[in-house]
Amino acid sequence: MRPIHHPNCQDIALDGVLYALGDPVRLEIVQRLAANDELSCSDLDLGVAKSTLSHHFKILREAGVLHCRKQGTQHMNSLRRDDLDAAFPGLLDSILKAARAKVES
Amino acid sequence: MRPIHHPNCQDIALDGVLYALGDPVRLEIVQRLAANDELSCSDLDLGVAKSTLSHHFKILREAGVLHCRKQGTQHMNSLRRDDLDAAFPGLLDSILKAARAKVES
DNA sequence: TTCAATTATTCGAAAAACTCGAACAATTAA
DNA sequence: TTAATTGTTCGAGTTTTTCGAATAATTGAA
Repeated sequence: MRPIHHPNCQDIALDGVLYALGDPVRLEIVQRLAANDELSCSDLDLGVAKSTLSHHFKILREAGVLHCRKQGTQHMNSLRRDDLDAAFPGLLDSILKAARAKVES
Repeated sequence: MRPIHHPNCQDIALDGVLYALGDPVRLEIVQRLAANDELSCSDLDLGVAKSTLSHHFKILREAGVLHCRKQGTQHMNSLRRDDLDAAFPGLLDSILKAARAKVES
């Protein structure tokens, strides 16, 4: 199996992050990661095919939004909070806050 | 000519805003609007066909990111700062700040 | 008024991206 | 070794993006 690619901190692009988050399924994934530290694909049931979910994780990973580590047959995903905060201070928080606000309204 | 549609404040969706901003051309448009109050399509030369630029403005407008008013043959576009701030406090500022930071680095 | 110039949208086709189910690969446990 | 679990990859169909050409709306000049 080919190694999993993650961009370096300095290669995280704003375009890519916003693009990655500009999809309802991926935004939901990020919200759940914000509340759960680590999640595998199988922890999520978002109403899309597993191949599609795999694609969404790939987009998020390659944008630098999340980190993936293999543990047995599972792929454990976590938010790259520190890296995102370093690259774009306050951005992730304001997005998560906005996402929470919408749910409440 | 059919009237130009703008979503109401309460219909501005986070998904849609992030999707709209998750494109390099559209992000550039928003950055320029942040610095210029009002701009028409012809004020911008972003290296894409004018029909494509028109499409990008439509995406931004329908996401609630900008407002468009007709003035003669021109369409003057402006950021919906107040509406965005009301819907998602701090979001636009953190995105604009992140965009500026990237340029400087 | 009529004609041309300006500005932007719409249309149709080609290219790119997304989604799905099926097939495949990697790991673990029996 | 075999089966079960977890994800990725592949191929096809659908949707979105992009472009140039054609169209529409407005203004100004003749």
